[in-house]
Amino acid sequence: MGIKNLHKLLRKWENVIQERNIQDFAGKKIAIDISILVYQIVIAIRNTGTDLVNTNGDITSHLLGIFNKTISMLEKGIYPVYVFDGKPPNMKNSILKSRREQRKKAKLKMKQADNKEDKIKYFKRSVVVTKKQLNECSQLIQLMGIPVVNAPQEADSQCAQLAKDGLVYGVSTEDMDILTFGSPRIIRNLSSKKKEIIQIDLEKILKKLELNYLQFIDLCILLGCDYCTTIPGIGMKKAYQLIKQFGSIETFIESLNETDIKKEYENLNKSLVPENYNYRNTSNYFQNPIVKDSKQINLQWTEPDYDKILEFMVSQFGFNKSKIQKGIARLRRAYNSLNKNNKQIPHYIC
DNA sequence: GTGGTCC
DNA sequence: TCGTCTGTCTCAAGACCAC
DNA sequence: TGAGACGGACGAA
Repeated sequence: MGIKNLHKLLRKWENVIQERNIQDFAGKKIAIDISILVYQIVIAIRNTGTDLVNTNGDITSHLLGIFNKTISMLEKGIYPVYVFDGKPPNMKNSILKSRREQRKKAKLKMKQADNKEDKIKYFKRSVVVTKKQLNECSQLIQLMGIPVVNAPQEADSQCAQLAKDGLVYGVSTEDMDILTFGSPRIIRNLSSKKKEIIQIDLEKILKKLELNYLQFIDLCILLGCDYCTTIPGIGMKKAYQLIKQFGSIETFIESLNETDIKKEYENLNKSLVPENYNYRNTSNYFQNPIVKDSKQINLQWTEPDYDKILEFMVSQFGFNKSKIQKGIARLRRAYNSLNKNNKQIPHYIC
């Protein structure tokens, strides 16, 4: 879900949101939240109204998608790192619960739908990516020689940590809260063919908006994030204005005790701070999420195990042999080309 | 370039 | 009237290949 | 699921 309206707010400053070409990322290491990617792939394939299913009745859409996508990234010279979710933090419980309910509703509506269009619409909304499917993706990715990081909690914050510690150049995601977690860089629409690729640097945001990192976190909390409720009557304009005026949510709320300011803001917009407004915990979570220490992580891109990929995809999951062989040939070329370039630049910058 | 197909 | 917030609606979300 | 477009609501100037 990310940060509400952050993208919209940032558009008001020039050069904060930068347009990029895919070639700009050649030779760069990019962290990717796998679950978002898999969701996108499975939903897109559901356009036709069905999943890809093998003779055992197992869904295989995710594997085909990850296989193709990984090859195409390597062909473009990108070194992907796939990050898997662990156990979600308690702070996210309410959001996860509402998502589950939404899916349940969608499933029901799908059954009740009386035309094909509605059926597909709700079919897509009721997508669930299972642990088993993610494990299968992990196996395939590792056979392809791509590093995998298993986050203790959220993949988001783990991706941000990898970027913060310089293990990757940036994070490819649509989720703006990667910046709130302190990633120096977000790359949006990296694998989109229709939308422009954009890059947003945290440092540029702080400089242009004249905020420090803690103030930026407070701004994101005011705008609205996954972990905290919002204050009614405060949208993107007032959120930025308040942080500039008071410096922090803390100071703003304390100032509300001073009668003149309290009066001013109550008269202005009737905004009242919610009773259980846990902005402190939220800020703390953005600053110190539970992540794996980068010192324990050794990212290595190794030669794919071509035979095992063939065995995995064809024998185990029933994919068409010649199609997979074609993919493997592309993979081999991409790997060799990356390997060659990599040798020329022994200490290339991530 | 587009629509059908991938399993 | 203007600015701002908010709710509602809509759309599209992969990759390859044959034609 | 999200993000953009759009119109309505509401207070300020």
